[in-house]
Amino acid sequence: MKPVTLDDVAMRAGVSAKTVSRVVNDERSVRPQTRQRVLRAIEQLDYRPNLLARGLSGAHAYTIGLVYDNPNAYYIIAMQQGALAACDELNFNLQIRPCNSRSPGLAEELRDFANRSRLSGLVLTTPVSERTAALRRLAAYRIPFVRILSAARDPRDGSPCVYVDDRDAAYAITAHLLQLGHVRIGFLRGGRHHHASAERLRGYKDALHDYGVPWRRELVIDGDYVFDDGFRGARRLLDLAEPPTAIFGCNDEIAAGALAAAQSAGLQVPYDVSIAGFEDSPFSRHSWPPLTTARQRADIIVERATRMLIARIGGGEVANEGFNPELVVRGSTAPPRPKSRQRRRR
Amino acid sequence: MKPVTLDDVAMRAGVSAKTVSRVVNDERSVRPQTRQRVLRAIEQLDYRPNLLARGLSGAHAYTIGLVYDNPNAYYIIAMQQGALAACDELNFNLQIRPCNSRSPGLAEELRDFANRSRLSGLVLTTPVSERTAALRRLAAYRIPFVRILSAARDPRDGSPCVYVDDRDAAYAITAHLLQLGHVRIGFLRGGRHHHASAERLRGYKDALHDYGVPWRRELVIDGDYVFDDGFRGARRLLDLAEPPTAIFGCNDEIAAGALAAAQSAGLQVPYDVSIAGFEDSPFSRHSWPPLTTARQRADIIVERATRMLIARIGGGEVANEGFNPELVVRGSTAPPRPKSRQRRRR
DNA sequence: ATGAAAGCGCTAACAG
DNA sequence: CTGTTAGCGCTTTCAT
Repeated sequence: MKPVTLDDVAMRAGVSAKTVSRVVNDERSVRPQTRQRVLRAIEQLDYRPNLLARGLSGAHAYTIGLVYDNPNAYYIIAMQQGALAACDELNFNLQIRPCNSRSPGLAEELRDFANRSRLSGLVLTTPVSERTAALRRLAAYRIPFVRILSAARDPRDGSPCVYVDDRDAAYAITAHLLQLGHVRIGFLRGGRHHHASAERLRGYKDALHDYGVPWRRELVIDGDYVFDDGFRGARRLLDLAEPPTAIFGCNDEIAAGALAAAQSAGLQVPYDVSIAGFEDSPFSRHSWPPLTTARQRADIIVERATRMLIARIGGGEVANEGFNPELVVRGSTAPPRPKSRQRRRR
Repeated sequence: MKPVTLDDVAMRAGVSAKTVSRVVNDERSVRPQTRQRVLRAIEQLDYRPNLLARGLSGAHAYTIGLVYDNPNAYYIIAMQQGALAACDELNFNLQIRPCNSRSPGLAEELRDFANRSRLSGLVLTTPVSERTAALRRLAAYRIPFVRILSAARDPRDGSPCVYVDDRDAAYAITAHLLQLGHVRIGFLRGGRHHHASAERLRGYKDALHDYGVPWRRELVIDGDYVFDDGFRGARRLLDLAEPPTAIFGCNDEIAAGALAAAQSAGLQVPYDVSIAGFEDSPFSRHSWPPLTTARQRADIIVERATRMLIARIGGGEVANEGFNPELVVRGSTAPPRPKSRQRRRR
């Protein structure tokens, strides 16, 4: 009825509890023979360690916290999957933690979250990972964490991280559009409090610059990472006296909104206007036409960060690691129509 | 540096640890005056209970497990939100648990999951909640749980649940299409191991029957709850000698696939063909045209189930509760074209 | 209404 | 290599 305990196993195997603990935790200082005996007892009794007890007495609870502030369901699920994959393999538990990255008490909130369950450490995703003041406090509380952030290269600031080169990917998308022959390319920017938004804008501008196309203020529209802002932003672009022939949305949801705006205006994508997104979320595959985008494996990125965190807790030194989203060309982008055949919005 | 403990508070307030514990757990056998003193000490010291310790010594860990087997990111996030809302308010913790509902060892897997962290109980979502044999075993292990299931009415089988009337909602959608004048209505069925699929099919058939329209086998197509099956299924329907004028997808993802299929075939929705989904996921709002669907508040449903579970753990009696998804009419459905003006697929 | 003692199941820090 | 002794921070007895 009652779960089997370590003592039960110890008794059965004729050893001390500590020895069983050693076997369970895979410490090497156990004679193979003894280990076998214990292993057998564990199997026979179908013993499962009680994680609470282990966490209470040990230095940490073999549990990592995944912290996010993101409205994008696919993104969150992908991150959770990555974290779970790493945790399952390394025998850690996962606690999820949605939060408001702009809350003034962020650091204390996270500290409490970590302390209440004696978490081993936190994986901080964007944009939580970008609140530097809060992170400093968090570090002062001695809470281990690994950040995931948007940067072109290793920040080497002494704090472990996984960095994703959004600028480069945005450059690739913009270059793709330029190579197709587009010159007027609209940019629907994502939320200001995501550093990724700035990085992606930088990639866009850099590409334009390299191709000798001056960037125009009226083609860059502010907004958030939501469908409606994509819709509205695209409407504004398409209403311009000289509308862009291509639109780059800062993520797939924005791009989906832009796609809807184009379609609602009676335009055909990609013939009348090309649209590109960013992220490779199901959105991009599940629209018609499917969206050209930048593939960003949030699951793999978070899995990597989780492994880094766990390695770090184990006392290992771990090097930061970079990821590059890759361009995925799909049906929503094509060369612009020749001027003569340009079709007006209805 | 080190988190404040109950003993620290006790010392500060000049009472015993047990008294502090009483205050924290809101037991009434404490003199108001003493309680105030303790409360003040807690505040001054910024005390946060250690959940591990509490869970280890108490009967359960004030943690509920949310169990699901679902590929739909929006749905999962909505469920997590609901569970988190209830947990936050009632001071419980949440553990998430994706699993394979068809695994033979499901009951034991869940038992171990519960025991390892001394979970207070489990919220079982569909289709896990429909594996009756496994649930019987789980009950025998004395793991408390609340099920969420697809049923037209309270099963009254002694096991607490929240039930959702999918049949009724599917009936409403089908009736809506019939009222618009559609007679040939295609049905894209979802996965066989979801009871909801059968319920929704039943609603479809019941509505047809009530409107005096015989159901036709060739208009009902099997598939899973994924975009691609929606796309393929819709293609098959549209390729029929006499294609349907409306298509009802068993969820929004299927419907989004159908929408893409229609568009890829050069058809205009809703003028050439109407499409309806089920679930009111962002998919349905973020497509063009937006999808007519049945609003299903997974967050509220799961929040309710979580509250029921917690109440039950506290020893309360709780009545089962039913939910009815409601019809949401949007741009993807309209009356069929008059025969004469019917447009052929390109 | 409050407190003292005895654990919950495990691991840390030492012995041997 | 293995065992012993103390706790981890809280809640449960059971007293008072």
